[in-house]
Amino acid sequence: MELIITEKDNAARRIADILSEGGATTEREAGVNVYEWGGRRCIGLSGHVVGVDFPSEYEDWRDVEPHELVDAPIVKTATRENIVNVLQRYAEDADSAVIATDYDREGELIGKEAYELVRDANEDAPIQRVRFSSITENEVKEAFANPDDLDFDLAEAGEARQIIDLIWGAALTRFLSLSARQLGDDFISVGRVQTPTLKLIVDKEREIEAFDPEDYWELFADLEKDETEFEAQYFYLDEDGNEAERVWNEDDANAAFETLREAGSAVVESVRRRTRTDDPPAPFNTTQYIRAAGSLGFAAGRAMSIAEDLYTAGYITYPRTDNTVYPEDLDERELLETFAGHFEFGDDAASLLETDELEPTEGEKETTDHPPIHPTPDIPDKGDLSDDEWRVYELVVRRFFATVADEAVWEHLRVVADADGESLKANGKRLLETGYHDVYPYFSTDENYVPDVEEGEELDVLDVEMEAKQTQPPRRYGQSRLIEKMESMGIGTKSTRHNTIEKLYERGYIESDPPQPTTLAKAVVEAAEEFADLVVSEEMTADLEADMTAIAEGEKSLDDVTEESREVLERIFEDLTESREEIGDLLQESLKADKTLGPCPDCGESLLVRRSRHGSYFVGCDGYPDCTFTLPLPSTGEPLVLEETCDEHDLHHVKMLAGRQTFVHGCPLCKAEEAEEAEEVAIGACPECGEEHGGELLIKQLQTGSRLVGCSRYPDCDYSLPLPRRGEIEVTDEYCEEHDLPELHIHQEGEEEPWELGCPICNFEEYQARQREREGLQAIEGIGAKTEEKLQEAGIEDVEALADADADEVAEDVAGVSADKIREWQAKA
DNA sequence: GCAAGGTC
Repeated sequence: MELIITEKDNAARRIADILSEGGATTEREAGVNVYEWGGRRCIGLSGHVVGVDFPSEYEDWRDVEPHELVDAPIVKTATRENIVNVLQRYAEDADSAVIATDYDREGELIGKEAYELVRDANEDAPIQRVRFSSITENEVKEAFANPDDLDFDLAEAGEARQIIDLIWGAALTRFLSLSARQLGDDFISVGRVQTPTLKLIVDKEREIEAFDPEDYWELFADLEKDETEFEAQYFYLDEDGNEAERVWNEDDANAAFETLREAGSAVVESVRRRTRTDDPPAPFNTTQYIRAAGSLGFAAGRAMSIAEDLYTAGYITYPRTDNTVYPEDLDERELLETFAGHFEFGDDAASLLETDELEPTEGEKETTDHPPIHPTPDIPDKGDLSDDEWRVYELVVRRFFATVADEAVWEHLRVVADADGESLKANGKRLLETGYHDVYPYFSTDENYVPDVEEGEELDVLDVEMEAKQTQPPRRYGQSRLIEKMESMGIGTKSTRHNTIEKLYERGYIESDPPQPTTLAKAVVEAAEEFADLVVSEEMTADLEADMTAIAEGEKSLDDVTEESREVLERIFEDLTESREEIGDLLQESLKADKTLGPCPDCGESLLVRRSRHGSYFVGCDGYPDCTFTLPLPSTGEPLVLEETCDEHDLHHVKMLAGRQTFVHGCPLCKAEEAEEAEEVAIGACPECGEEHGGELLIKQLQTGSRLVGCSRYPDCDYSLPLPRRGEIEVTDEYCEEHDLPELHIHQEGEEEPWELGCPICNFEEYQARQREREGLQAIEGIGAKTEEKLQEAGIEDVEALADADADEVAEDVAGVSADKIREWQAKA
């Protein structure tokens, strides 16, 4: 038997399909698919199935001085035991093995990991390596006909990176966390990729903070020819002879304004007409895909997760790629033909097919890893996808269309006119040839009309306006701009950049979108800049890349490179250890700043967001125990202190982060006061104790900001019904016959029609019914409608059944779901 | 409970 090992199950399945001409059988073992046909077996890994770590005696952060990690031994352990076990079991009785992992550096390392696992189980079987950059019949057959050897030097280059990242990341992370006494969930992390990324955000914020706005004025006028008006802007030539529109002096602006207004007409001085070609965009690599999806409103992580789903379902190619050049064996015409006749894309495909020769665009980067992202011939029905998935799928299809479409052509018309010595210019643009815009409607094709005029012609000047403006601070990085910037700096990879940004959110370093740094983030970057400059700069990656190339080319050894890196870090630790307290104080102060709301109304010290022993959050005074002032916070979510403050109490507003239920709580003191002042309106008898004890239902507002219908005999009777947090509650004259309670209307800000909530008991019962419905499997995050269906086919009907099931067994029954994933869901259930 | 890199 020959054992073929790929990087992922999806690749294993497709390779088995190609080599077996569709005749492979599939068996599932411990959650791993094993494809088998005539003398061959194929198994897919899940990326790295082993990882580097320190031995267990280095586990406890408090027992080990962080600098001891610099020279600590490093061990490789299985991170995906089930896959390792299945692989080794089949390796035992294999006659030979072929490594068919991805064709890039990380793929070579994953290949070496597989090599060692196979060798460990089988001393003799020859092990070879095949390389192909797209899983197509030709490439795969060609590769298997000409197998090669594993490139151990290239794999060791990857290992050097693993070791250096672990040592630097772990040692510095533990040092900062320990010096600030932040252990547990709230540790303070540092790393070769995350910290330079954070510095990008912090540096931008520093620019914004240091920005000093300047006043300037701009002047506009409408020009008129034959009763057609068009807009023109005033300009002048600055000292360097360059055209300028901004006037930096108010007197000058006023003078120009007066001249223009009194002129009444202007004489055309010059007319320039130019055509400009507008080339269709290059094929999608990961970064450009994220950017395009970003302009549709998808955050980077969401865009990747949707693309991964579309890939797993077989509708688009692998979404993690650096390549922007279609491989030679992609037949663009054939692919277009599969879209001809399609209800949505058919007309566009047909129009593109009219061209005799399709010439796809090419981007700058051509790599061997995977093809650029494009649709496959397997086209989904609209009903197979969610709305978001469809929008992303359409984007990928249309991008592919655009890359084989014609260029567009614009005509630019520029008119300059003189009004009593002052200049006005008008820039018109018109789309002459729509080209690729017909099939790719995501770019603006707005035109700006300027009529045909001739030199010497006199135009009326109407409606002169002067606008006072200010220079604006630089814009923050949005997620996709950040990812583009990371790519240009060479940090992170196509597969990890979006995760790095998510990590920064999780670690409390950034908030909001576009991301803004917290005080803690500024302190971490500051500390790193002062003591470990290398880890906060892109140079660390650049140096590492150079060393990795040297290892790959046999010029340096893995040990040379890691030893050198250890020495650099050793020296950094000499400085760090000396300044341990200073760094700890800086970090602690900034952590406090991120939790500070403002002055305590009782004693004037600071109010802080704190956590009780039971894990719930509240607002307490820094002067505790001398001052015992407290305010409650809502019970759902994690509090985040916002920039915005309350005019009345000078306290920062609080936002509660709770996934989809995230909401702004506002000033906690205002909320508490509102609750005090709120009138409790009686609406009827309490159904629990009304008859016996005369309990009445009241509309109540709590200090946490939540509102409810509760019994007047609380706490003796705790009957309650929830009410929405926002909006004015109106008690109407209409009554629910069943419960003898008034119907409620909620008037929300900005909404004309009130929300007719109805009788609060009926409303609550409906809500509970919906909850029960949702308690189906889809109530678990990560389970979509299709997966729920598959699970139910396998006999897992509800959350309870899933929780009780054997993960490995379920994984065997349900295609495309691993046992690990099921265990993850079980934990959530 | 640390990193970054694969993949789900």
